Amino acid sequence: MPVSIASWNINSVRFRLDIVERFLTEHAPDILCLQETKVINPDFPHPMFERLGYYHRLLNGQRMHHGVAIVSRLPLTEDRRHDWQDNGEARHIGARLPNGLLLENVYVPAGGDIPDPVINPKFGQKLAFVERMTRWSEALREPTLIVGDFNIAPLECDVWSHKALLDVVSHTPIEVEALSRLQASHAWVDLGRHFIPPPQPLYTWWSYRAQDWRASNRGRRLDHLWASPEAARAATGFTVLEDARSWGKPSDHIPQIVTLDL
DNA sequence: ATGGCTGGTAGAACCAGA
Repeated sequence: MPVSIASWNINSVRFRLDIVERFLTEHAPDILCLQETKVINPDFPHPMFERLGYYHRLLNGQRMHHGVAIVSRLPLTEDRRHDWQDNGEARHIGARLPNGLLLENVYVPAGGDIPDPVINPKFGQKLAFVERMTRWSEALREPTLIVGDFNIAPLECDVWSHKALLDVVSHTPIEVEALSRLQASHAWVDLGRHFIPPPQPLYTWWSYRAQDWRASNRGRRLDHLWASPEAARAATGFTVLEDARSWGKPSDHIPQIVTLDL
């Protein structure tokens, strides 16, 4: 049975409810994983999701910042949360799908401005977060999908300029190496690059600061959908919805969808 | 020309994002 799973850093689910509805109406994924919902659980905007048939929702929100959610047309079990930063922030929620597949939705910390854990503790927390994910990933024994905003663009063709971004948090060698250890720890398949291989440029985030994001095209691929090897063999399609960057009141990230025949 | 913008929250010459 085919299942489609989307991931989107929405930068406030309440402020962008209209474009979430547009996305669900036009693309109808079975499951949508949201990051940066920026809402406490009691204030989550349930009615629109209910109206569109996304009856199953798992929330891990907090005041002001961060926050993740999984909304689904398929039943979800095993509401699980990891605190991979060990500081109480709402950055993960996991579920099991009816076919047994595990789905992990993660929002890796951005890491601040300076790529030095001594001067900038946020950068150290980001690296520690990815290291804790790696310990979890090593022990994992079930087919799993891990999706979300990883806040790391690993490949040269994942950024508009490899040279210009080498010292910019999100593309520094120390982060890329940490992410590559995570990937190796479970032989994760990077589905974006499985379907759109290097050296083709592929971005999922463009800054709000450019006056014309498409013309300047200074993007980065910060958002990822990874599958464990057995789940990756079931992947049949992948969509990167660039146009959503131009929708009304856009997020600075765009949604991606993977289809699996499980 | 990578910080020029953005949302949430307070009521800031704020914080965080990346």
